[in-house]
Amino acid sequence: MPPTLTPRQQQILDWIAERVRRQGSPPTRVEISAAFGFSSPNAAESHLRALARKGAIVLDSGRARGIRLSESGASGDRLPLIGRVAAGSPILAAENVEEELGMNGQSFSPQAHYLLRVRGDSMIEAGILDGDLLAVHRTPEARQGQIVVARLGEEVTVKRFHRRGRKVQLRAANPEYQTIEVDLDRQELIIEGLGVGVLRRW
Amino acid sequence: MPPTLTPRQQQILDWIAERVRRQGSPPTRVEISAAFGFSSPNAAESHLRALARKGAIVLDSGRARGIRLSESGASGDRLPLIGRVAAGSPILAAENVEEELGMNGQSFSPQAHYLLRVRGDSMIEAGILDGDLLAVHRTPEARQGQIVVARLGEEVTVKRFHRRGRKVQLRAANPEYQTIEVDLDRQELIIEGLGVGVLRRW
DNA sequence: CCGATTACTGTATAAATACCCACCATGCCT
DNA sequence: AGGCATGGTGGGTATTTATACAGTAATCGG
Repeated sequence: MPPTLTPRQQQILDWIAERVRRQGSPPTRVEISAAFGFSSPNAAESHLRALARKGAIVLDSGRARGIRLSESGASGDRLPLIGRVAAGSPILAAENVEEELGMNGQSFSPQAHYLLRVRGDSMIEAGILDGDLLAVHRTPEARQGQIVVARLGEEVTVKRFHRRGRKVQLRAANPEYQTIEVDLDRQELIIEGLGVGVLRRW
Repeated sequence: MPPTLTPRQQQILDWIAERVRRQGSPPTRVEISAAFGFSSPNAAESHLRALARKGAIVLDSGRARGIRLSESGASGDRLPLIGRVAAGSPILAAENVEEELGMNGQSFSPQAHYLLRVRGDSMIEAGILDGDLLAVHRTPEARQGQIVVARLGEEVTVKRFHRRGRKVQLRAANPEYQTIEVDLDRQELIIEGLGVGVLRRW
């Protein structure tokens, strides 16, 4: 669970959410200050930082009105879209979420928990193109030949999974790419999830 | 009724609406220009003025990202899945709807109105496999090279659209398939819609 | 008593952003 | 032939906005 917000922080978060609902765009620091009577925009700034640190919002740095609500409630019919996964962070960390797509994870089976943007054409023969969104079911279990999201060190990759004893092969679906061999006794391999579908937007 | 928007204006409005829904904040002139390939932010500015003049949006002058959508068009969050299209029936006829998928058409841009199950591998080089679901935006207008849902007589097909004068080519994305040539003076060709994305479920 | 966190005031600045001007080409209406 | 909307390029400027830095004061756990 996220750290609890202070009453003041909750109040500010509520106000921002209300603003977004009513005006369609998030407020600036100056607008927040005006609404709460702060005489310095820095008061708003530090509240925003606190809210971002606690995961209640995401700040897009350098952008005017770059405040996104982390959409804590009302999930179920929205899937987070994961773009680039920052080194060392859990996949679903707020910083990795680019946007939320209005679709139900239950449209896939097993259920999709998130969408991952695929980079490169290593899976082209499986009909997965550069930029496609892979629907992922969160599970550490994979069977032969399934498409998995795997983490090797700081890299997150999408490949076909093949296992023989303590050796795992991660195979691309493109003859130009080499199969990655992993010895489980020497390297750590984390299966983040299973590909359960593809979404492409033009 | 507000004055009708030109296709270009509608396209831009759709994109803005989509942006707001997905990112939570409206775009800047520069972002619009980047998305549409304008080399001057003024192109976006004048489109916004046109949209504002026609009442499609409201511009808050002097504010960063001060674009508000007048018409909040709360469309449904379910898309019909069209399987086989019965001869002679309109695509969206109830008899053609296999199921309703819990996803928002606004996840695509322009908006998707329905999903069509693609049969065969004629579009395999565009990454569309047998059984994939094509997200379709309903419109009779297509431009060179776009993927369209076309109706020729009783057949509904998915192909790339190319036009030269009164002749239209419907090209497969698979060398094993022949291009279909249509002379608009001799045969009727109906463009049912535009492919705006792909959904694959494993 | 110390450090950390909260909750602000006040000032400053670089970058993001809205918005102005001049101009061009096309098509449509009268 | 002329006016007007559309759909642009190219460049410029004033304003908005995010965000850094320097403080003050209060609260809380150890």
